[in-house]
Amino acid sequence: MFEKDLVAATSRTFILSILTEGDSYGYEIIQHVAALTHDELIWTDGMLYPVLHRLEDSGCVRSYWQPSSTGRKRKYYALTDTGRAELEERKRQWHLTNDALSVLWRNP
Amino acid sequence: MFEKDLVAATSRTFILSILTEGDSYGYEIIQHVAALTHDELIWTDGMLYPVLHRLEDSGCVRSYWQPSSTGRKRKYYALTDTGRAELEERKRQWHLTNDALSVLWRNP
DNA sequence: TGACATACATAGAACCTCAATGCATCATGC
DNA sequence: GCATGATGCATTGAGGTTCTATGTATGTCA
Repeated sequence: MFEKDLVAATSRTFILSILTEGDSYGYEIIQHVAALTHDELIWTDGMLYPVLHRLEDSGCVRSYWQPSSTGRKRKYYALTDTGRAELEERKRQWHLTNDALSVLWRNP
Repeated sequence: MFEKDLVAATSRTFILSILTEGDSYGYEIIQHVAALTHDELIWTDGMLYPVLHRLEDSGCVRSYWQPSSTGRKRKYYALTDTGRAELEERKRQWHLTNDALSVLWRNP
């Protein structure tokens, strides 16, 4: 069971990073995160969609509807320049934090 | 300016990690964190002490008063076995998250 | 004596999170 | 046809968290 604070702290970073690989939609993002963390980090709809909405509200992503190959509606999300900028800053802070913790943990 | 969510998510981890090097007190912990992050992460008293208190309440640390060499009172904090266990789990989750993000960021 | 550094504490305003629940629709098996 | 599961998106508000602002205390130095 993942610590809630780490889940919360990394959700925007994960989403923005996944979108650098290409536009994606909610259900696929959830599956992507689960795969990346070997099914340890399982996001729910109720967790993900509010974060996606806040990202959109803050101009970090934009969305559009597109039917899937089976006819089902999908809401795709695409990274914006604002989102790219936030991601760079979050990466920088993550690395800084990771470097600091690595010193404490004696990991080079 | 550090993202609040990353600060919040890493505070317990930083404190527990610093205490593996030896007992410490509030003011020194604040300085240690600032040094480790090249003065980018500057914790305030009001941020730190509630976290220390919650760590103590949850049995992760224990505290004791000890005068400093100048006579001033200091409240030292020491890691407990519970704290060591929580730290190990947090380290594991941090590494898992870091590995997942590294895949996305193409950092080997 | 005043400024500064050193030291710990706490209340509560402000903010955040996400579980629970809802609705929709396609595929599959009986 | 109906049930089930997978696939999709949405929202509210109970519950929880955070840390700013403010307080008190005390040693050093000019």
